[in-house]
Amino acid sequence: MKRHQTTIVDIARKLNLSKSTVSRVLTGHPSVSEKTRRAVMELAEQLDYQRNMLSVSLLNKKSNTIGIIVPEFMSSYFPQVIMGAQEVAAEMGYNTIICHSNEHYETEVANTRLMLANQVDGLLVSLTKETRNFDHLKIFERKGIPIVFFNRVCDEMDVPKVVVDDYEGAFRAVEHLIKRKKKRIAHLAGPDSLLISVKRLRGYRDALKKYNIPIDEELIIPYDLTIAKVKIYVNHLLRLSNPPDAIFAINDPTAIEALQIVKKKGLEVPKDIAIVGFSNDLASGLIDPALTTVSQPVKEMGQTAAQLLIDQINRDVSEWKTIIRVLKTELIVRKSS
Amino acid sequence: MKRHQTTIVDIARKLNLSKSTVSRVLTGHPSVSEKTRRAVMELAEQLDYQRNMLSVSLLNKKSNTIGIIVPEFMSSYFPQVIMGAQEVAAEMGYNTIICHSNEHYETEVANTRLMLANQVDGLLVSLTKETRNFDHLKIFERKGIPIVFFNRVCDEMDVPKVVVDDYEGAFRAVEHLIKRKKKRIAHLAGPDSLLISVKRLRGYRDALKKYNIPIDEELIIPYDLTIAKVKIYVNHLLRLSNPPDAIFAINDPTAIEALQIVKKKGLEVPKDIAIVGFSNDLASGLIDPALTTVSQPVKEMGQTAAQLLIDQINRDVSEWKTIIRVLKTELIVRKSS
DNA sequence: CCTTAAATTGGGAATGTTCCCAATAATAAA
DNA sequence: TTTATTATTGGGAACATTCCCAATTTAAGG
Repeated sequence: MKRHQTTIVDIARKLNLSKSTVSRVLTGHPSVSEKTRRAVMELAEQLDYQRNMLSVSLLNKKSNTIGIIVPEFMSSYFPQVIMGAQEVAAEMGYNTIICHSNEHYETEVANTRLMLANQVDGLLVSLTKETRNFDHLKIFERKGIPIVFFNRVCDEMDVPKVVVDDYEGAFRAVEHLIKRKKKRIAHLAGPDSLLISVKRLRGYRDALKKYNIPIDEELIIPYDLTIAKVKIYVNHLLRLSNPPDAIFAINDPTAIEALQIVKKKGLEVPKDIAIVGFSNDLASGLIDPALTTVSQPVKEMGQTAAQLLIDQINRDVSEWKTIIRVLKTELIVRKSS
Repeated sequence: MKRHQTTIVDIARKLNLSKSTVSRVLTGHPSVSEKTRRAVMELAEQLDYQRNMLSVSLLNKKSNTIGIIVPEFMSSYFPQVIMGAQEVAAEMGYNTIICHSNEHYETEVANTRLMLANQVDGLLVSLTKETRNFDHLKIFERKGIPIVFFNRVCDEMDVPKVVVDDYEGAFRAVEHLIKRKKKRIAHLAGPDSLLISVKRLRGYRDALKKYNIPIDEELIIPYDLTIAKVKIYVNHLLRLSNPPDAIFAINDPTAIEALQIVKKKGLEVPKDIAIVGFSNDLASGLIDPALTTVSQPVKEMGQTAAQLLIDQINRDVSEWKTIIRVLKTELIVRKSS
């Protein structure tokens, strides 16, 4: 009726051929005469023929599509990872369906449903801060659809993961602050549901330990990454009887927010209080003073993740690997410390 | 074989039912006995049954998927638009396939092919700066697949468009600079292939005209939005015998880059040279001095575009509208002017 | 207990492709 | 010219689902 797309049968009918022959031409099969080949090609072009991938996917039981689920979309971090992943995926002939969970567990579950329904051949996931139950992801394992985690990974599933060395990054960041003669270094930490929080916290603790600086639990504040709450915690820290002279933040948005607040209070950065972030977001080089931060190879993370995923897809379930790829971080020292 | 997903037939066989009955249960059709309904539901749950949307889409000739093509993914602008669009789309039961063209015409064409092959029900597009030929998009019109443009729109196609009032935004921005006693206002303009460039330039010109400030063509520099080139142009402007005392930039990334360069030269912003951007990117409030800019309702743009698109999808081709929705901008005055 | 109506179930076509196997047409050899 | 061989083409199943129509079962009414 009205919205009829040209199909292989339309072409076949107009040329008095069978759909088999037309299909052969369009898929580049050799055993077809030059004359009919040309005729089919011409008509296909003329009718704007486009292969219907839905039917191809249905037939092959392979959609050539991978899903990507990320927790948020605001900072420059995940868009960059996605770009990296899409680059590799496209090169290998895969489409991508992208969903963001808005940091909500429920949304994440809904997203995985969508991915299943759309028959993705594999899934790239970075978890929500709320996610503590992984049943919705284990379904993929059971169904033989490979998963690869990146950045926010799941500890209790044996699948490939791509992370940066959060421990070492945090360790170096704090060490750097210590070398800048900071004695009371606070840590605005992430929720302990996230492995990255735990690892960065561990790096923080170990750096202090190494330099024999007493760990003051009062200076460690885990929070749920809701940016608006940073103000409360920074104010709290500054009002302590023995306030910190440095803040190591779990990520750049947190660090940037903290920096703004500290500046507004009239404190001087880094003299009165130094600030260090994590991730090297686009904005961190622009603010004043520029933010010292631990940079991650963001695009590379996406590329590696996609690469690992496609490797799994092309492998038999019985040969699935569980590599954990740890990428290097780099401390970028700027004015804020 | 190995990667077999549970189908409706599997369930039917195990329960000695026909696939019709199972389908009825799963789609919530009323005429089925409570007993079998429960049995089917239970088994479906137990086997992690997931409806195969590929086959449903194929049968209905409707994929419930819309495509989104954006030119880039780096600034916070497009991710935010996408979030807005996805929000509305998800609510109306549509999935999204996102592609970015990397500002390359060729990639944009490839992306449209992908969208066609995947049978999207509609397409949301923001053009590449290179795109001057629209054949790849006109195919959609011919095939009865609605398109909606946003931000970077196409003048020669009669389809719905969502834009902001670029003319007025630019006009107000320049007027603001004039009221700040700036006499020689430069404009780092975009390529004239983009309508937004043309309209913003027109706003710039008209504002100057209104206040009887002579237009110096030397101060108008159209460029291709390659951020690295900003340095060349700013240096050029500053070396003029009669250099500008203000710069109105086509967008925020450009303005931010210009600001950094000007600051590095030791000039004072806004005293020596004021700077105004366009779009209110995330970073613009963070830099020092904070950037005066024209803010756009970014998320709303995505929402509106998705809304218009889905309206078109649900309409007969003969009743397609060609509304142009113009959203309001707002001048946000900060320290840089 | 039989008839009739209603409730529940099954059969099969259709969606657009691909691919195997069989059938036909064209060419070469005898 | 006939047969053998090869080059080209056609037929039909399969993929997972929905939906119409027909068949069967169950319940209700006499």
